[in-house]
Amino acid sequence: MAEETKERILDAAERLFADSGFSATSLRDITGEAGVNLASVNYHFGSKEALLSAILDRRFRPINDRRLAVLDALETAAGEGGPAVEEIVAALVGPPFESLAELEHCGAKFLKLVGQIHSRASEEIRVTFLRQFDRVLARFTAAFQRALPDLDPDEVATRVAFVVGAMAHAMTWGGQIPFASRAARPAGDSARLLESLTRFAAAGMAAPRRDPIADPIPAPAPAHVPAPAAAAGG
Amino acid sequence: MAEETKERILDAAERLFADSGFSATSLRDITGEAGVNLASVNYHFGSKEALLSAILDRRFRPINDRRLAVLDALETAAGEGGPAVEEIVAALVGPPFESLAELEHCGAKFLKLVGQIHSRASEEIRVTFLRQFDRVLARFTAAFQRALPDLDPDEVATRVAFVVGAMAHAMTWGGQIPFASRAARPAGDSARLLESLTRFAAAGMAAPRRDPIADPIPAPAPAHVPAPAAAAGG
DNA sequence: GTATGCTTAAAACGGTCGTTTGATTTTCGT
DNA sequence: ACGAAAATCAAACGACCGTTTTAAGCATAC
Repeated sequence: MAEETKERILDAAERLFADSGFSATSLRDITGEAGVNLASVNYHFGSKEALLSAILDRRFRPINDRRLAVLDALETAAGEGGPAVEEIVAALVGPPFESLAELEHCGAKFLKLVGQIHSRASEEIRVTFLRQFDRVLARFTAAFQRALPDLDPDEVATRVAFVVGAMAHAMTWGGQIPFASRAARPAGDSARLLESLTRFAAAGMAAPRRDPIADPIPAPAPAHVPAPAAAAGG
Repeated sequence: MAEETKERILDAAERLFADSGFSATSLRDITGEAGVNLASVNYHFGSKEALLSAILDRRFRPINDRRLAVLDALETAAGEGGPAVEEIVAALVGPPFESLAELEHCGAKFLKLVGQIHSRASEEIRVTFLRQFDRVLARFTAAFQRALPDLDPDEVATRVAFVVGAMAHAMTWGGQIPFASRAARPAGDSARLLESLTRFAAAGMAAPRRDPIADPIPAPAPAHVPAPAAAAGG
């Protein structure tokens, strides 16, 4: 019965951490929700922080493995020029949403927790957690840089950060701005959300350069593009 | 000396909340950092949560006022068709970065806190905080929907959520993916970050529709655009 | 049957939390 | 200069925290 207790703790903690945050959730909340003894957490995981690491590890390892596998397949299939921007985007943002679909109810809570980790995490957790995330983002950043040779590599890296931010926010809020007046979107249309995110991120990644003197790509909607700083400062 | 004490508490709490999060920061941390008595917080603000509300209110009111003022000016100047997408984006994401530039050191911490609030906040805080944010996002969403008449209004709202997510992430991490191996980007090039974000968000907002049968806008970089789900699932 | 290793149970540990109290000091209009 | 109001202070409150301890179940191997 050891494994069952461990998984009950992991499931309950995942849900509670996602809802209330790490610091605000007590071990008594977790063990009460899981229906196990308080001391079980320290027995099975060692500490509260180690429990969080176990939660992140359990879900993220297959997601990151899948991301890299998809990117590998894309690069193999694409040949010399490398895969297209939207393909790379899909390989980056797709796997977490697949997990959502697979795990359904419990997975959704994890995605919310992930969104939190991206924005706030103790230094210790961040190092532990981001170690395997590092190589994933490094590879994807390189792939984007190859697919967008006209852009400054730093600019590409910055845009990758925007994609991660949009993804994290979508995970946390399900693609819905947290209007106080609007109810949460019903779960289940994560496929549509994923498609919207992919399209948004691909267009953002492929946006024209900062100083498009010889802009090869016409801006789609706006007839004229004013300097952003001037527009904001006016 | 009442005002000085209040501001010292606000400044210290803003910084500590941004660094460690709300729950993980104790009032003793705050009053110790501010050099004031422990009871001062409850005397001046009533409670720890009310202190957080005061922090958010102090910085966000002018930011949101400015956002709406800029949008008003844009709509007045643009006339019938309404302002362009990139102009609206700049009006939305510009003011927070202006505050960063004005406040310099203390402002940066606030932006980090803002990024956190977007992803994790207690229910009570969220309602208090988002009440004035509501009307801002409602107006900007409407402006975007007018500027993008070909898109489904729900799709526009979803993309606005992506923009907010990218902005929040940029605020939290300064536009840098939190690579464990890479040092934080030196502050000061927030203008460049703002321009990158504006360009990225404008392109993402103006991305082609989800089902572009008669796609009027050719996808810029990729020669062929596979179905995202298929690419991620392969 | 008894010993052994793994898991659960109940209770308590020291510590820190947000908050409150009551006395004291400072401020300021008069 | 004086008295009321505002602000600060040290100290303590009860509650809850993560963790530890100690004892009890409960299989399996001898």
